[in-house]
Amino acid sequence: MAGFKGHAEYSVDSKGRVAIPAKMRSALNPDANSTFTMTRGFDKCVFLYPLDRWKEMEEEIGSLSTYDREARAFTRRIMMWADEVTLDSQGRISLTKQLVEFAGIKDKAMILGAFDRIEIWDPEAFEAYLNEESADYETLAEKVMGM
Amino acid sequence: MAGFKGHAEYSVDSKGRVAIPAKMRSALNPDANSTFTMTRGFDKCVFLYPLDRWKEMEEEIGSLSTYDREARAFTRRIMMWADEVTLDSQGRISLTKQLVEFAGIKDKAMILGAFDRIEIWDPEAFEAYLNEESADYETLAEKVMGM
DNA sequence: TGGCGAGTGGGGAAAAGTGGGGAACTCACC
DNA sequence: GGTGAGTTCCCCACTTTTCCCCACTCGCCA
Repeated sequence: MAGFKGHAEYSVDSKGRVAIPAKMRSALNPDANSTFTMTRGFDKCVFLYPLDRWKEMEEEIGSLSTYDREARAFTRRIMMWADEVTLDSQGRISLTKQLVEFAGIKDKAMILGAFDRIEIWDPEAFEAYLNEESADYETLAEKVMGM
Repeated sequence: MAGFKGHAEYSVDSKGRVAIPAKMRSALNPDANSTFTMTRGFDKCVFLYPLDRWKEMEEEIGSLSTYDREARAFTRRIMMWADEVTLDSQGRISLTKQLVEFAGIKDKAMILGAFDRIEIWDPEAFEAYLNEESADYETLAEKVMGM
C-alpha cells in the first residue's frame, strides 16, 4: 500500500466539511472501507488514520495498563479526541467542531499526506510551524535518517 | 470490537439521568446487552464498563487472594461502588447518588470514551485534571508508546 | 469542444439529545 | 391492613443537529 503523499489547500464549508484530494483517496487501502479515524494530532493539527491503520493503533492502546497513571492519561487524551468518519459520496469528510477548534481551522484547510496518515492543518498555523522549526530540511534529514 | 471514542458535555437532568453519546452506544458489543457496570473510577470520575468487559474484570478481581490485606482492601473498594445500569429507550443511564456525589457532578457531565470503558466527569473536575497533569500530550506519547 | 472527474454548496429527512408526565412499586407511618 | 409520600421506571413530545442526497461549476483530457 502506497503512503499518502502531496498537499493541497482546500476550503472548509459552513458545515465543517473538507474534501480529501483524489490522489490520497486512491491511495486508500480497500480494507479501510473509505473510513478514517480522526484524532488530535501531535502539534496543532488533526490526524486522519485509515481504518486499517487505526486498528493497529488500537491494539497498542488496548495493551496499555489501566492501572498505570500515565498510560491512563495518554489513553484518555488520544481516545477522547478520536472519531470515526466516512467519506461522503463527494469524497469529503466532516470535521468535528471540537477538532476544528483545537486545530484553529477556519474556512481553509491544508491537507497533507504524511505516509501512514493524512494531516489537516490551518494554513496559517502550518506556515507558522514550518517557520518555527529551527532545523532546516537538510539538517533534519541528517539527524533523523542518520546520513 | 472498536474502543470507545470521543467526548461530549451533556446535561444531567433533575432525575440524575445522562445520555450516552450515540457513537459510543454503537460501539457497544451486543453481548453487553445495553448494560454497564458503573463504579468509582481512578481519578475523580465514574467508570462505565460494558457488561462483557466487566465480566473479565470480575475474573481478575476474583483471582486475588483473600489472604492478602491489600488485595482485600482493593476488592472492597472496587466492589462496594459497583452498580449495574441499563440504557433506557432514549439511550440514557441514571447515575446513583453516591457516584454523583463522589465525582462532584452537578448539572453537566463530561462523557469520555476511554477505550474499554466510558468515563463520566464533572466538567470542571476534568478541566482541573487536564491542567494538573504535568506532561503534555506529545511527551506522554513518547513515554507511553515509545514513539 | 464535449465529456468526465474533481471540488463546492445547499436543502430536506432522519436521528440524537432534552425535558417532563404518569403509572407502578417501595417503604414508613397511622 | 390501609393510606400517603417518595422513588423508580417507562413512555411521549419537542428541538436541534447530523447525515445523505442532489445540483452546480471549473478545469483537464481526449
